[in-house]
Amino acid sequence: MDKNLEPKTKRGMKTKQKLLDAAEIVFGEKGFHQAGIVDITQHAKVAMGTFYTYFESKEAIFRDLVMSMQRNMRREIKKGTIGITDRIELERAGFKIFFRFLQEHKYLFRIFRQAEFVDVELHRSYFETFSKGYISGLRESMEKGEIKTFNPELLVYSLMGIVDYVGMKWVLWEQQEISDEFIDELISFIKDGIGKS
Amino acid sequence: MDKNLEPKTKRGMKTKQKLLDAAEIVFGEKGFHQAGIVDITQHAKVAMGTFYTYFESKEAIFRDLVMSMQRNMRREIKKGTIGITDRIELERAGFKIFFRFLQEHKYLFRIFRQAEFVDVELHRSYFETFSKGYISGLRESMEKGEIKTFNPELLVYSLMGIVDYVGMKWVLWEQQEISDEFIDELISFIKDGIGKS
Amino acid sequence: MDKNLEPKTKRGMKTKQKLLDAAEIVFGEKGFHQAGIVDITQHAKVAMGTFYTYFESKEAIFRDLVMSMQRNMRREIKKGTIGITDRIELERAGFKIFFRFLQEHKYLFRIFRQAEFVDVELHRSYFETFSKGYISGLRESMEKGEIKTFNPELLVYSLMGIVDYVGMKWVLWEQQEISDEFIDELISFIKDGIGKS
Amino acid sequence: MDKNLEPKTKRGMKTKQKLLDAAEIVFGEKGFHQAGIVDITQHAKVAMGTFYTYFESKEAIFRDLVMSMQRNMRREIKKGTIGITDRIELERAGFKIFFRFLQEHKYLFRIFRQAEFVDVELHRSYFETFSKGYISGLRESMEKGEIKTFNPELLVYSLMGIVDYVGMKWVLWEQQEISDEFIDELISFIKDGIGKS
DNA sequence: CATGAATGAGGCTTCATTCAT
DNA sequence: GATGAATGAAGCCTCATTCAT
Repeated sequence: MDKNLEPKTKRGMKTKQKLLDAAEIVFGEKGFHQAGIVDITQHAKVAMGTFYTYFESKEAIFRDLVMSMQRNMRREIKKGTIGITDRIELERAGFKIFFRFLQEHKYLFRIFRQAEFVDVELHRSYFETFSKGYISGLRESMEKGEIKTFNPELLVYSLMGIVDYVGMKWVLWEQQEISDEFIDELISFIKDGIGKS
Repeated sequence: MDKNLEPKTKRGMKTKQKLLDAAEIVFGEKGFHQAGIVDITQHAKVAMGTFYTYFESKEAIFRDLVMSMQRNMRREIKKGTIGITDRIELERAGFKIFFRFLQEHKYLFRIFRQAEFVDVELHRSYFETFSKGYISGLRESMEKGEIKTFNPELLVYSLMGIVDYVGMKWVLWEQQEISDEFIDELISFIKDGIGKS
Repeated sequence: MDKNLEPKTKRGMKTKQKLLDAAEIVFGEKGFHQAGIVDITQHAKVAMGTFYTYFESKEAIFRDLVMSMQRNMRREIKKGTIGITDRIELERAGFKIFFRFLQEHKYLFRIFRQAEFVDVELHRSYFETFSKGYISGLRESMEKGEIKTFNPELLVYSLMGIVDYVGMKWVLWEQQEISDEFIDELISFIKDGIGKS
Repeated sequence: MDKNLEPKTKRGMKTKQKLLDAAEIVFGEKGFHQAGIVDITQHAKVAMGTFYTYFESKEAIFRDLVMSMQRNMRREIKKGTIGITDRIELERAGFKIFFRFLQEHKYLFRIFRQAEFVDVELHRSYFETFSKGYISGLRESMEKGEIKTFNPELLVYSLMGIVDYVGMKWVLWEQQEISDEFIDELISFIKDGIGKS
């Protein structure tokens, strides 16, 4: 019964993308449960029925959205940190790209946060997947003696918490442009915290 | 025209509290939107209609709950940090009380985070109220030269992010007892980050 | 199982009357279905439970109310038309008393009209009881040759319709004092309609 | 933000009409407050949810119904009295059409009367709108000397009262066919009342 | 592929009535 | 008698999903 919902034509691909873009905004603004399929289709300027041509359910588009945002975000970070080896500089560059991405997708974290109340598995797996690579990177740096030795998992969750909350406050609420200086200040705190004197 | 929903008898007060306690568990376990009024009343072992003797709506009990948890939490922290003057020790003590409180109210953060999708204003005001006192405390410590000079707001949101994420991971997911050593490790990272060398 | 709800003490009688008075206003203002028992008890300044000491149900108090207003109204008319024999003068006097009564009980007809949607039998029987005496009076006048010969039932319903609508418009809506001249104008129309030239 | 509830297809228009027709019967038989949405949809042989595709609420369909019946009724009267100039004949023709319409829409008045307990404004404005044209017609006739000079508003409310009560008694209760002779008798009373000798 | 009407389970809320104090 | 808390059936409405065009 698994209908194939992958669009076969270029027109179909565009429609699907329109729906995903709309979902990002609508879920971000109203929240998953407050958002209706009609909100999404109206925003995407397609008929209600069209939604089910591309997605099996409301949960399905949410999952698709989370995963695609996650993918894009990680791609950006990867792309932007190529060639950097110093740990602190890696963090700095990562943070900068991160916040740049966030400015364009200001609902990113709000959507991720929702996952906790939509699909617990998705939510946890997002964090665990993401943290895994991060942790091993940090562990390596610790082994190389670049940074102090800590419980790396504790460190990663702390860093993720920082980014989430800072993003919430300054990008989502204050709608501020995040300057490089701002990130530098944040990094200086982290640097002292984890770096070797 | 808002009917008076304050209980007038001792029996009424007990029932209202039963409902609040039930709501904490039910909202924490199922999430605000998945939770039904019946879930709450069944858990509290009262009839469905009784709910509306004390609360105007599902939103109303949620707000009441958030605000009362917030009040209790702050009371605990205040009580437990009396007499401590050293900033780092203040943070350490605060963190310990915090996490102890969290263990007893496992769903505390889960409920706070939900507020974002139930009542945006409540959510924001919760953070802004909480951070206000925190910020002025930190600013004082900076002025006294106890800790480095940072943007104190940035610091507070970072710390709140850390606590939230660490709580989510270890209290909610791992269901671990948070040991004093664990907190000490967390504090050591923060100490290096903010403390003077 | 017919509990005896008749008050036995003077205090009880007063409470029951307070409830009836409150019901007249509340049913009149909000309508039977919009009105709640609490509206009535609050208006009467008694506790909710007290209501059921005197009335079996919401329908019951409504019926009591309709019947008692009806009784009072007819008593007034009877009292005020004693000794009048001329048909037209009888109508004139009746109308005057009627509208005087209406000024003091401006929701009278609104309450009677509601009966149609609360208790059809009550509603019909009210009209049929009331019209019966009226009809026989008119028939007599016709036989005596005082007024033209008409279908007396048709006449009575017409007259009741007039009183109801005029009362609705000028007493209830316009909240006007009904002057004797006003009634005289109305009667002059009726007189020409039914009287002999 | 009010969603567009106007049907966009022919099928939609038919469904909406089915609902209105059903509502006329159901509201007429059970009364607004006793009638449930399910009663209406079952009668219309559509699913419950369909109701909300076309109407915002129970109140909304009631209002729609009242206004559409009113419109139709006035259209009929207008159509049927074209070319008649004599006032009494105008009234006679009007009454005949009126009662004919009433026979086909037995619940017409029952529904109009309910408006008082559903939407007071609607009720009042219905009468005021209707009476306005009627009044100016009568005033003209008075000026032309066709009928006696009265307070025309008083006259109109009297006439409306007559029609309402007579309709209630003979059409709704007795379920009688209203004969032309019956109307003639009614008119003869009115004629003597308002006509010049 | 696209459209929008139709469906009905599910949930919140009201409120007449009962009951314990 | 009086009080007000407790009860739960009933009803309105929402909205994700399906279906006919």
